[in-house]
Amino acid sequence: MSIRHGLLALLRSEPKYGYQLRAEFEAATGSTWPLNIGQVYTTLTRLERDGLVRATGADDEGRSRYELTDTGAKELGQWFETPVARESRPRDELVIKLALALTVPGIDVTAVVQRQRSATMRSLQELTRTKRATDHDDPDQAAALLVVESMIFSAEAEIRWLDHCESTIPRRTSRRTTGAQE
Amino acid sequence: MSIRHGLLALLRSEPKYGYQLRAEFEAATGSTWPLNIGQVYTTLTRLERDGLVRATGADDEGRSRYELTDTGAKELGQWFETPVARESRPRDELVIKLALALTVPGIDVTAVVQRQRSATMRSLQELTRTKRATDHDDPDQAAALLVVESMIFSAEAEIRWLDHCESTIPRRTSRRTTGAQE
DNA sequence: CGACACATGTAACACGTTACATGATTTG
DNA sequence: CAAATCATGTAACGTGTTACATGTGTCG
Repeated sequence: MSIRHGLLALLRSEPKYGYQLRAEFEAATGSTWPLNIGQVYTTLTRLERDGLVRATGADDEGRSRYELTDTGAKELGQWFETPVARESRPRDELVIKLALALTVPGIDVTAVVQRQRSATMRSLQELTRTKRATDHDDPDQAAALLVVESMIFSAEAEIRWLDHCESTIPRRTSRRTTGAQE
Repeated sequence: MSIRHGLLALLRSEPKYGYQLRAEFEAATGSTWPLNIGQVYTTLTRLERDGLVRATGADDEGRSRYELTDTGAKELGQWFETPVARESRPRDELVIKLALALTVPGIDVTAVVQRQRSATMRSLQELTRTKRATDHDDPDQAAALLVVESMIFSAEAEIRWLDHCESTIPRRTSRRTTGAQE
């Protein structure tokens, strides 16, 4: 539901049209999660269907804009007021992969961990480069900067977790791998 | 795609049936992400359609089991070999929320951050309780323990990020909020 | 017997993704 | 003029979620 609410948020100040919404969304997130233009339109259609936005006809240049309805404004307010619950987050593929690597017999868990660690380290370096390339004093880049920083924090946490896995796994699987072969 | 591959992984050792797959999936992840039984069947159907699994007829008690095909085994191998890329992960709703709170005028970003921080702190305590309740020496709980620990690492990272946001935001928004009121 | 867990399946719907079609405008 | 960009939309498909229907077995 991130995109639904994201579009609502961008419509808060004034009516906007499709391309503009995509541009502003990507500017805010620093193009970290590119937003397909097709989805902007389908989402706008669904938001209109649900009574959260309303088409305001075309502007001077013939672009069709949408504005928040009262219901939409209320919904947006609730979004900002309500914290994101941990249970509502999508399944983490990496965590599931490692949990199952540990569960099903005959998988070289350590190898999986090490490959992931290398990949995440590379991502982390790339993220650091992106952060350095961001102007820390430009208010227009403030949001994008926060996004990069969040990715950095979470990549660092992932590496810490992977290290923790690597150090505790050999002990835990000893009983299973002894006597079983790939 | 986590569930698709998760089911493939569980089928690696021997043919299994729907309810069994759900039970083992939830055991592996410590019921962190409950798996709807309906989805097990739809996913199995789709996996069969794609040639990754094959129905092996009913077992002694009449339960219909599925087994990996060669294609499925190959696909599973690739899953374990390939690290999870950062770009392939779903959009993080919290990050988008804060980025947009900072972008659109008139939102009290600090309040959003503080509410989220409280909620995440509570989750963290709950997670710690769950971890304490887990037997650290039981191999059957090893995977579930790793899952809880990953949630803890990521909740901690989230709090660190939120603190970082709170300390840097006032500076960044000063130009915008001055003169604008909610 | 009645309630409950086990077991399989289907139908409807949500969101997200991609590809395609179409036209206007801008720019080299 | 041709190509690229802007702009709107649609169609088809994927996974994931929920609710429902149906039947079997078990236990109090």
